[in-house]
Amino acid sequence: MPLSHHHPVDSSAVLDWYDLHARDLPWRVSPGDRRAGISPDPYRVWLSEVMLQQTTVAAVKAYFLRFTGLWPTVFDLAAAPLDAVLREWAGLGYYARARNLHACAQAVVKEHGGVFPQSSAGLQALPGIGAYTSAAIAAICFDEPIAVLDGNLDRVLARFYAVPVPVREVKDDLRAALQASVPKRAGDFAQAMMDLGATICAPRNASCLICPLQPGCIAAREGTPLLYPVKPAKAEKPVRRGHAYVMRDAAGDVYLQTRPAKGLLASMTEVPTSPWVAEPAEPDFPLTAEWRRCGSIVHVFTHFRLELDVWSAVVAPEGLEHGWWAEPATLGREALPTLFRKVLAEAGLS
DNA sequence: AATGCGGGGAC
DNA sequence: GTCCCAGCATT
Repeated sequence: MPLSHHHPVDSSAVLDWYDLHARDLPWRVSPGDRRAGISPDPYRVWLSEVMLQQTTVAAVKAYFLRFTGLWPTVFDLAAAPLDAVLREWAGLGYYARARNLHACAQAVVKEHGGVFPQSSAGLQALPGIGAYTSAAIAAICFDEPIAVLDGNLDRVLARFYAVPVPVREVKDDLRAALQASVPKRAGDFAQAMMDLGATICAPRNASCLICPLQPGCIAAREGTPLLYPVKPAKAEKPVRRGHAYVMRDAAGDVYLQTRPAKGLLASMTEVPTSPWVAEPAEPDFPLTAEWRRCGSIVHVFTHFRLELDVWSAVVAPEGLEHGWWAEPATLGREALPTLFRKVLAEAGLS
């Protein structure tokens, strides 16, 4: 029983609600300005959408303002060194996004004269732009009438249609149902639905009494919105353990190096560590020195939990080939993921 | 269709 | 502690 055969979303009610209650966001053109003919800057919309992939609005705001201050146009970003982009991205997570962001900016400049493609299909051919992001940019910037389906919409539609199975099993049906609901103001509709999902139809709180979609919502009628979306069984998160080695020279500088170009935290900055393994193992110090155990830190990744013992020592700077020595005062400008900022903090730095 | 890939805000 | 967030690339 395809959901596309069900009733569409009442886009007029959603847009009326959005005209009154749209969130004020740094990358957004308000519905009033949009009606007055002001269009969003595709560069800023693209940058915000990439940052917002699996990342909350609250976490993105400061990064967005920092990036647009440093690089106001796609030309500026394309001309920036990749390592500068990685430094600024440090702490935001999913670092492949930063590499794809830089590659995308260069592709837009070199292959499109600095002008973003104006269709979702054209946008999706660019690095780091997938089904969601291409649709979002095309709708928001160019009012392309396309379904913009993100995690918020998965939840809103799962409730609206009372979908009894995990969303991934009916994704195409949800997209078709949403596609049939897209009005002329496609960009405002997309943003309205996401605002609604972020405020009224939230994961752990559904304010059905003030929801513009309430009249057609099956879960609201049943009084059971929080039963949806149905969650697939989640796998247990394994633990890995290891040791981190904070080396300082006689001047107090810290030894840093670059992680491999592929895999977890690719190309980011780190301090040396042991392998991360399931069973506890003795430290394999990179140099002979008087090592002192500072403590331990815990960091949770998407697919495992990491526990590192943190060691520090003053060493003679010899036999270390790949890295560099950084003054503690400059650590804030290194491309250090949060994991290694925790390690350095445990060693009394930063 | 599954999996790898971060970090933090909100509860 | 748990949940999940304006997902994408790869296999």
